[in-house]
Amino acid sequence: MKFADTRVTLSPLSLETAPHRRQDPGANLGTLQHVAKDAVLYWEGDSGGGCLRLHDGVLRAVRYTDDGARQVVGFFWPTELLHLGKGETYHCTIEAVTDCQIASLSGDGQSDVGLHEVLMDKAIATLSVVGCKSVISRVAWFLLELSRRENGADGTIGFDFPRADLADYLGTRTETVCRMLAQFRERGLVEPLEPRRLRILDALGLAALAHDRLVE
Amino acid sequence: MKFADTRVTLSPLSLETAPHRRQDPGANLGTLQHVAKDAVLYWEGDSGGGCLRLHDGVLRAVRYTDDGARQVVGFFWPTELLHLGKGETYHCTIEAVTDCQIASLSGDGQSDVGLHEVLMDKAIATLSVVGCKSVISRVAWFLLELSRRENGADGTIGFDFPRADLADYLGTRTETVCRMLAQFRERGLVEPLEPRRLRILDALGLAALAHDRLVE
DNA sequence: CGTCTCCTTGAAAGCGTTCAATTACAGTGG
DNA sequence: CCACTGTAATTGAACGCTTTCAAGGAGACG
Repeated sequence: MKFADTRVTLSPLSLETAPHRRQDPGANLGTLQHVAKDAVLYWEGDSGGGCLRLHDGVLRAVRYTDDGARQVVGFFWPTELLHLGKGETYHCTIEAVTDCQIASLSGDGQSDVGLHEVLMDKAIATLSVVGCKSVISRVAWFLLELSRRENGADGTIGFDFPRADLADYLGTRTETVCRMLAQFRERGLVEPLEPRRLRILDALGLAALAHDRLVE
Repeated sequence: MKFADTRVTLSPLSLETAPHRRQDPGANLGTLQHVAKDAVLYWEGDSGGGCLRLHDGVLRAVRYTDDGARQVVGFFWPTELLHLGKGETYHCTIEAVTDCQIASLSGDGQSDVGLHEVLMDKAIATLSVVGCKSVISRVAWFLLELSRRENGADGTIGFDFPRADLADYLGTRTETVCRMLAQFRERGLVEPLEPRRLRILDALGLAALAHDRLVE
């Protein structure tokens, strides 16, 4: 029971399932490490540095407000880097959405794009979505985001995280996400396969919705 | 008429009122420059670098979406620095909300916090606000933000920008901002002085509202 | 004094939330 | 193998907030 109520601060339990917590990343160069679902890699306020490379799984960058609300700032997908200079501090908590495989890279990687820049981009992208009006356009936008990431697959897209993550990310509630997905299904835009997997049937229709140009 | 419709891309006119546009900041070390209201300092995609210091006025960092919507990512207040390394690119358009006095600092200022980090912080802060539910709590939060910035004054706070900026920043509409301010007045939380200046009478009451703990 | 912009207020409609109940599914132990 | 249990996902119905469209005021400036 990691997230009894997703709008409540993280339970202490998750601490014990966080193998990376306060370890020296330099100690294990290049070796793949397994990080359990819901584990915390870094807490907001932790200091760097080092460079992690996400091989498999999904991470989320989140910010908890004092009154327990959670805001998902963005997700990290396989092949993405988390590179923070020594002495710099994390401005978000980094958690594993799913079980992950992560490598600690050795070189300080001066050539890499820094985590600050990456996070800023993700935050602004999220902001542009959450800032726009209708929830339906946000969900449509997110499905298209996912589909761009799953190119080469069998045309289906899978999201390995619960509806609550999606809701916190898009600034809405789980029930509303369900309703939007159901609406897409009724309109013939998507074909649900499993609860966390679907096939996009009409990408253009979704794109139209994503831009708030409602198509009746 | 710079912003006939605030949800439309910037008119070309603003280009001509942007003295800093594509200038070499190193050319004028430390000298104060005047930047006109609604001028654009940098466009999204421009490359740095240099370091600006805002002496007077307010700047906004904005992102325009392809369908003309605008998202205000954050504001810059006097004494804040905009420092971007050479070769790095701006991820937001930086515009003057009011007439501004700005200095171009010489040293590359390695000790300064980079613009990426500053913008990330602002973006996440904005996201945390826009991501939470009620508009009334966002407006309350923003007034408290402003009041923390105007310490030492006569207890009044002024915002030199139109309601439209506030609305785009908080993810709502100008009419709603008006209604929220009117509500604050009716509840005795604030005392309006001018359209863009007011006095906070009950900071604790505002804080309660900002946390969505409604007080009847 | 007209015009323009900004701000304010009204009324109605729409959309998303909220609360509640139901279903589905995986894990566990009998 | 099957109930039991807890979590995740879905659907329904009513409420309430915010938007939308519209009109009216308040200054600034020519």
